[in-house]
Amino acid sequence: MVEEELDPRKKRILQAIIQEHIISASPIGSRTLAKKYNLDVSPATIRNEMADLEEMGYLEQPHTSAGRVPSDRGYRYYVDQLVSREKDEVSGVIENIEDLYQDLQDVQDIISGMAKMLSKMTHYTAMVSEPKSQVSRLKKVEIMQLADNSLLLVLVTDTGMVNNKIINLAQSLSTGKISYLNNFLSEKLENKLLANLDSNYLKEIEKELMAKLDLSVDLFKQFYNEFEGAFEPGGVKVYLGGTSYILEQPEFNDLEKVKKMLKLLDQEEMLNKIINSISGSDLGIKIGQENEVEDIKNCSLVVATYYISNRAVGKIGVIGPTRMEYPRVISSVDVISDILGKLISKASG
Amino acid sequence: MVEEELDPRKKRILQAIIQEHIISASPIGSRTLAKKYNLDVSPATIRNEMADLEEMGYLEQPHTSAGRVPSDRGYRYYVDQLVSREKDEVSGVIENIEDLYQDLQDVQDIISGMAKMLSKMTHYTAMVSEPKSQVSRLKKVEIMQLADNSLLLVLVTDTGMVNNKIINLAQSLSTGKISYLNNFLSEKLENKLLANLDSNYLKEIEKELMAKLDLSVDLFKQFYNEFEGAFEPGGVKVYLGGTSYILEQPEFNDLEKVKKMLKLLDQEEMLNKIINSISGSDLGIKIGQENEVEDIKNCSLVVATYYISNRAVGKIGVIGPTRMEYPRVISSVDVISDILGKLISKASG
DNA sequence: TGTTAGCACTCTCCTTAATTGAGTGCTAAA
DNA sequence: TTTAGCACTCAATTAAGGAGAGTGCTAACA
Repeated sequence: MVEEELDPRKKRILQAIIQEHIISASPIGSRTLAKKYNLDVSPATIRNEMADLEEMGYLEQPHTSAGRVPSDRGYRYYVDQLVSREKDEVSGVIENIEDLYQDLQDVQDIISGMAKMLSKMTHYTAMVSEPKSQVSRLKKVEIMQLADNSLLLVLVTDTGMVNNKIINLAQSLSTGKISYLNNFLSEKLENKLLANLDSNYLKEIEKELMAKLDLSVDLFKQFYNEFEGAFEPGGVKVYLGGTSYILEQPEFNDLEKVKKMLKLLDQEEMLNKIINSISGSDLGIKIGQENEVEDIKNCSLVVATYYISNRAVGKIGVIGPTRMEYPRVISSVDVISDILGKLISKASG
Repeated sequence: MVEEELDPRKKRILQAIIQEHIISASPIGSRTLAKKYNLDVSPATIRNEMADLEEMGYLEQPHTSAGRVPSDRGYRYYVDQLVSREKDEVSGVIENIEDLYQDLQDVQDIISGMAKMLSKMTHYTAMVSEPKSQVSRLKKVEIMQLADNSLLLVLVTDTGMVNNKIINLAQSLSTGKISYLNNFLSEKLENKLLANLDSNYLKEIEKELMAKLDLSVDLFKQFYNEFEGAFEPGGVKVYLGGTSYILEQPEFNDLEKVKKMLKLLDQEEMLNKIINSISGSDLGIKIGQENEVEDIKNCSLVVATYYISNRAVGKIGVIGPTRMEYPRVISSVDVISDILGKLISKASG
């Protein structure tokens, strides 16, 4: 679908309709448009233009005698051509936010804090995915003894994610063996990219370890499972903020729709799929039908990638109705993704 | 309010009305009652009895020409006198559940798993509070070095809660000092009741430590804050399961009500207040107006206490409309609270 | 005295019809 | 190319008219 160039008046009218619709959530007629925006033409002229825009696919008419509503394509044009992507709008508050969350040390706290913040700023539901383990390095691995036959395995990545598992053993382990194990694991695992710590590598280590240390096969298998499970490649945790904001949108006046949406937001795999459906680029937008997930084909998604020491580690974004306040949302997501990266970098040293 | 003794027929009628209302969610008339339940009396008689029951406060009439609906007091009588508290109903699945969740090691996973399970069983929203720190003992405290000037503080309680904090220091700490610190903290803190590790005690330790070790005041202050913050006495985390189930209840057909409810469930302090409003006893029920929190005065709460090695450490319960399937909910909560305690006990060794 | 049949009455809910009003498309004139 | 005028359309709101479920009361009955 090639983006045609619209003549200036059509642009102005399209923009006005979208802006007005974003505010009012209802179809926009030629009269209202002529009155509220100084377009210097009569309603009749606007009607003709609107008919053209509809034919081109930028507008839709709910029924014959209603005003026009932007189509997904209309929003797309709006977002691509008519919205300036300046951070000005919200930049005033940036320093404030950064200061406010300065003392949050826990990566999880930071993430959920930013999710809440973003949802508060935009009044839509926000979602943030945890830093991906695949691009993280294992900074620290340590086992400590809790009781005779229970250990605690602690894993820390350089993105600040701390993971711990209690391991209950069938046999007990001497202090010496534990300390040997710690040294061994440190040497073998620390500072490695987690992506490289795959089954093959772990199997190798297992062999080596078995040769040197008199451990039961079971024990290592348990470790092995814990370790594999600790950072699962498929599903990263996704944090939500402001779930109840969807209820404020008139497009969710229907209980059935709300139910569907809330069910969706309850499923972590879905959230993963959704937030990762926006690939590569720093800030991506999916509008309505552009979404692959069936249940959000009447929603729009604005998602940015956030970085920790120049690695793209996670996504942060907003989901709302296609009739979304794109300019405000875009700059908010942009700004908050920056801050999120900075805060985590700072916290994880 | 003294519980009067109702004559058998009134009991039967009250029970029938409540049961029918729980199914149909609408006012129950004398005719339906006579038809569906073999009461061996005519609708007219039932009408007289219903008028009596209304006068006594067990029933209410939405409007003159409608059937009767149970009042909070009616439900209270029902729960106290007419529901047998056998675990039979669901006991069939117990072993299954226990087995199913056998391999969950993480206390958090167990808790959220049980919240989901309970909500699935009852079709209402479930809530579970984390094990209280106040009655837990600190099993393990350890500091490990992550980088030059960042440490990881790990705290483990005997209820299986693992808490970790990354601490970024202004100065760096030698390995020797860290190991000294570890020994010192182990000795001073481990196996102590967390309730006893209050500000006073921590201040004392601070003094002692300062005397022995050449550390900056700042450093200990940081520790101190982390430590105090790690287990906060006021607000324990509350896990939710099946939030979207409230949408299936006809009493939440009103969007405003749904919004209020969801906003409520978003606030952790509120959840704390709610779940802890049911005191002491093993299984407590609050019906409608009995609740203190304003926004849930049209809801009922069924909450049980769960135990880890005979200490009451947390609560698990269900929130739904006053028109709740009490018998099923009561036994479900009962059973799941048992299992929850067992699973955590097992996992935390 | 408790139970029941009969009946008038009440109130909600649903359906149908009428009205309103915003908005369009078309035509013809400027 | 733009605009005024006008007939037409369709959703949304309001009004009115049953239909139905249920009650309370009265009077008869066992």
